[in-house]
Amino acid sequence: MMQTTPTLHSTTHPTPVGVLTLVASDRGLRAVLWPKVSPQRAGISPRPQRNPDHPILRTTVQQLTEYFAGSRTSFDLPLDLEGTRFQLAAWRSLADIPFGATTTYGRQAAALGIPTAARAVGAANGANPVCIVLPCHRVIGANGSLTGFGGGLPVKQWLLDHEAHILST
Amino acid sequence: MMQTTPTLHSTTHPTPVGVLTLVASDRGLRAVLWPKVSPQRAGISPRPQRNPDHPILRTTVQQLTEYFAGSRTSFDLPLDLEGTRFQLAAWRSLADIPFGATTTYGRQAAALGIPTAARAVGAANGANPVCIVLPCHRVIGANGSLTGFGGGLPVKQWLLDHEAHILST
DNA sequence: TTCTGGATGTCCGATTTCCGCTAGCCAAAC
DNA sequence: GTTTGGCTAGCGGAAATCGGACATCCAGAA
Repeated sequence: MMQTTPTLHSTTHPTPVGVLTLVASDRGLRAVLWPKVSPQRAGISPRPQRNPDHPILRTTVQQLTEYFAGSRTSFDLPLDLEGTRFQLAAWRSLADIPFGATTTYGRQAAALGIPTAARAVGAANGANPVCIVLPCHRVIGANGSLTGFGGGLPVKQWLLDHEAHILST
Repeated sequence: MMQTTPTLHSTTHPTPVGVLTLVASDRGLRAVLWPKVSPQRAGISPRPQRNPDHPILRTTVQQLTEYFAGSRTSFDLPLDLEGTRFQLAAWRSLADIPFGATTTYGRQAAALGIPTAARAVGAANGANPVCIVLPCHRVIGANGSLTGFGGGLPVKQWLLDHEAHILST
């Protein structure tokens, strides 16, 4: 069976946590990448064409702007993710964590029905291609430590502080 | 254990069957290669330095000239061959085939003490790095066909005709 | 308190294994 | 007459396997 390789579009978007790279196919958002992470290094192929006017990218930029301004607490975007069944399930479950809340890798694993797979969930979250939109920053260690984050632990702390601050106003 | 990598010397020599490439270490002749066979492709390393004046190469050129002129029927050269025990045994046994005579892969295998290894002998002869000097062209199929030759079957035929013609004069 | 081990999914690299190919030959089956 | 299979040593590539390392967690032992 032929594998279709759709055209990919990309743009960049400045935020308080750095300049993010956004990638989308015509089916949905493919990636939101941290600064210094190239699409190639994130396993994105084929090479995206710069196209800031693509409707999905425009909508994504709009919603990210609102998120950082504090006027949006959840995203509503079509996603086009590629991963194993386990990864897709883990990523989907991230959307269930409410704005401003946190959970642990173990509880996320339990929510997937595999309570012992906390470590595997950590690895899957580390491979999350759509940061912020799928809020892997809301997953922390069972003892309250931040443990790890693709964008760097200070950014993880900043995002949690931001969400807490918005809720308190 | 350290593996010594001696300096290698090379030159080329025109003959009725094409321009041969000769390679030698200070210990002996390493290779006599057919036209269009690079030392690298023959597994020769390190890369040889062109040095036509090296004593072993000068002697080799001299004896090859005499061979093609018909005044020499056996070679007397120091060899420095690299191969498996089986290959070295197979190559050594080639020197026992008299000028102008032929044998078969099966008989060569029997001479090595492994009568069933005819096919393996064919593979070893195909890897013979010192053509003409070690006369793998004198080994033919049990049914009289030439079967194969690194320098091409016409060259194999030419060498056998040449040796037969010299003997008949 | 501190450390160890076991379970989980994925990826990556290293290692191992296996298969097919050679410049063959012969006997047995069809 | 033709085809098939088994044997041989070596090489190369494919495939399978294995061991770690991770964005973890918890129980149990020292």
